[in-house]
Amino acid sequence: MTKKRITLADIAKKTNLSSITISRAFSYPDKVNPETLEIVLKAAAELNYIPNRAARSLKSHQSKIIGIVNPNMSNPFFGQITREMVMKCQEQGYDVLMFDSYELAEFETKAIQNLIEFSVDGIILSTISSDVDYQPTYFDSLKNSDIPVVLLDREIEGDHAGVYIDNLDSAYQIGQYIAKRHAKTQRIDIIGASAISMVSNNRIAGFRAALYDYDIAVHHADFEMQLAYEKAKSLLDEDSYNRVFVGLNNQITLGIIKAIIENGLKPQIDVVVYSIDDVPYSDVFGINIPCMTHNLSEMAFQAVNMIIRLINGEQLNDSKVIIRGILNTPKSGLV
Amino acid sequence: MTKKRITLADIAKKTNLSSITISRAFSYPDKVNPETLEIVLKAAAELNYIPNRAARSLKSHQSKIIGIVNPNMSNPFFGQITREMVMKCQEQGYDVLMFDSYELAEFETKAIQNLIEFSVDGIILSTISSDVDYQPTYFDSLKNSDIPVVLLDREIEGDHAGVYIDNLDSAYQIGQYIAKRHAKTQRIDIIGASAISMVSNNRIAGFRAALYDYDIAVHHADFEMQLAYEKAKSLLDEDSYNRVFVGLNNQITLGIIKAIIENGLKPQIDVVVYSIDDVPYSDVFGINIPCMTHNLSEMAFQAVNMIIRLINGEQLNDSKVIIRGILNTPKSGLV
DNA sequence: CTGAAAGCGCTAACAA
DNA sequence: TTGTTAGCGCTTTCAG
Repeated sequence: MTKKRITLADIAKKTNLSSITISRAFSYPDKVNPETLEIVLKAAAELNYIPNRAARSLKSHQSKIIGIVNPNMSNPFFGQITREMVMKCQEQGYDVLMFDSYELAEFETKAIQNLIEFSVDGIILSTISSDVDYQPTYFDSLKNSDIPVVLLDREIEGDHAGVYIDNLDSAYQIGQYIAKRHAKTQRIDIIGASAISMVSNNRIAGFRAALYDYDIAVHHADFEMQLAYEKAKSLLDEDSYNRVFVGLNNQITLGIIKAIIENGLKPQIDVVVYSIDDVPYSDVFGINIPCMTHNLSEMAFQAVNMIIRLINGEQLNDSKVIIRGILNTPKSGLV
Repeated sequence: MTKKRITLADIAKKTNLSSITISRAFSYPDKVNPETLEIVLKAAAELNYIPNRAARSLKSHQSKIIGIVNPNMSNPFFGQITREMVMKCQEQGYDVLMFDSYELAEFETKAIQNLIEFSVDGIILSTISSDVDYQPTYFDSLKNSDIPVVLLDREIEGDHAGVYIDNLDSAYQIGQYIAKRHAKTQRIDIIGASAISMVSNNRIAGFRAALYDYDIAVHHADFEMQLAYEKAKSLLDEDSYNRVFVGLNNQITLGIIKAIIENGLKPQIDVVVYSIDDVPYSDVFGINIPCMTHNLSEMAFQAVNMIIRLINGEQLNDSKVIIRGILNTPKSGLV
C-alpha cells in the first residue's frame, strides 16, 4: 500500500477551486483574493499538504535553490561561512543544497553534476584547489545549463565572478607586524600550499613585500594539516633554536603547532607562530596566535548577494569582491 | 536567450531511437541491446546530456536520494560520520542531500520539510536534542509521505529505527577506568547535557554504576561548549584543588579544558579530565584525554545499511543497532 | 529488445 | 480574481 501524497488537485477538490488557484496561493499569494487565500491555506494545513519540488521545478525551470560546494566543512573557515550563507539564502527565499567535496576532485565534480541535475538557480563554489593549472571540466556544463557560479575564497584561472580575500594585503599586514617584532637576522619559515597555488603565492608575495630584507624560507605543503606538520617537524628536528613559523592557513598552522608541541617545545615561547586565518580551538588550549582574520559574515553576504544578482540576470560589471583582512593580535604580551 | 537543456528527446532524435530506449539506457542498461547502449551513451556524451532529476522523480516516485540531517557538522563526531555515510551511500547508488540544523529546531524542521519536498527515499537523522520531551512535529508528515527514517546517535521517544551508542556501557567502561585511578574520597564532577536528555542520562547512569561508592556531582549543561565552560569555570573558581572532571561529550570536554587553562591550571596535571568521545585537536595541542571512542565507520555503515533496507521495504524486526564504545587511554603515563 | 501512449504535479500563457 | 489548456522531461504500462 503506497500512500499517495496530497497534491494541489486534492486541495482544489476540497475547496471547490481550480488547482491553478491553489498553486497561486502558494507561489503568488498577492495574486489571490485574501479570503480565498485563507481558505486554501486552511485546507492545505488540514490535509497536511507538502509541495512537490520536482513538479514545480520541472515546469517553472527555476528551483529557488542555491548550491554551495565546499572543500572541507570541518574547517571552521568554511563551516562558519557556509552557515552564514545558508541563513542569508533563506532570508532571500532560497533553499540551499550543500555539498562537501572532501578536497577530492571526484566529489567536487559529482557535486556540481548533482546541482545541475537539480536545476539549481546558482552555485557558490570553493574549489578544492587554487592551483593555476586546476581547470575543472564542469564549467562547460554549467555554461550550457545557464547556471551562474560565484567562486568563494579559492580563486582559479578564468573569467569567474567571485568573492575573495585580499591575500596579498593580508600577508603584507601581518608581515609588517612580524617585522616590528623580529630582528632581520632572524630566519622566518613560511609554510604554504603548492608552489602553483594562486592563493598561497599571493600570500607569499605579501610577506616578501613586507619582509623584503628578511631571511625568509618558503616551504610548500597544501592547505591541510598533515603535510605542514611533517614539514615543520623535520625543520624542528634539524634545529629548533629561535625559530619563527608562519602558517598560510589555519590547517597549516595547526600542523606547525602539533610539531612544536610534539618536540617538547612551547608555542610562542620557544618557537613563535603566526597565521593567516584564525586557528581553531587555539583559545580553548590557551595558545595565542597572532593572525589575519577575515570578516566571514561579510564574505557570506557578498557571495549570496552576488549569486542572487547573477540569478536575476544582472550584468555585474565588477564581478570580483575583495575582502580585506583584519590583524588580530593577542592582548596579552605573550609574543 | 535561455539555453535549453539537452533532453532524452534530443538524444532520441540524434540516434533515431525513441526516447524510452534512451531512458532505459540510463536506468536499466541491461534491458537494452549492448550495441544500442553504446550508441546512446556516445550520443549522450557528445551532446553533453545531463538528466533532469525533477522529471525523473516526478514520474518514478523514487529519487535515489538519501537525506542526512545533523545538528552540527563542525562537531567532528558528526562531520566524520557524515563523511563516511556519504561515501557509503554513493557506493550503493544513492546521492545524499545533507543538511545542518545548527542545533536549531527551526532549521531541523525546515530540513526535513525540504527533504520531503525533494521526495528523498529515506532520511538519516540526528536530532538537535535527545530530551525525553523533544517531540518534533514532522514525524507525521514523514509517515504520510512514506519516507523511512533512521535515527543516529541521538535517541528520542517513540518507535524509531536507529543506530545508537551504548551510552550506559560506554560510561561504565570509562567509569571503571576512573575507579582504578582515583581514591573513593576524591570528588568527581560530571558535566552533561540537560537533566532530561536520554543520551546524557544513560551516560550518567553508567558512571554511577561504575562509581557507585564515589562522591559524584552531576552538573547539567548541554552538548555544546559554552555552558560547560561556564560551569567548569565556576567550579574551579570555587576550588581547583585535586579536581576530576568528566565531560559527557567532546564539546563539553572542550569547555572544561578551556576553563582549566584559563584558570592557569594544567590539564591532567593540576586537574584530571576524562571524556566521552574523542576531543578534537587535543592531540595537536598535546593534551591526552582518556576517553570512550566509537567506531564511526561502523555506525555509518549500520545507518546506511538500515535505511536502505527500510527503503527496500524490508521489515526490520530488530530496528535498533547499538554500537559499543572502545576505551582509549593514552600510552604515555600522564594520567 | 524496442516503441506508443499516457501521465506524474505543477505552473506559463492565455482567456473569462 | 479565477479557470482552461497545455506541456515541462521523464518513465510506467502495455504492445509489438
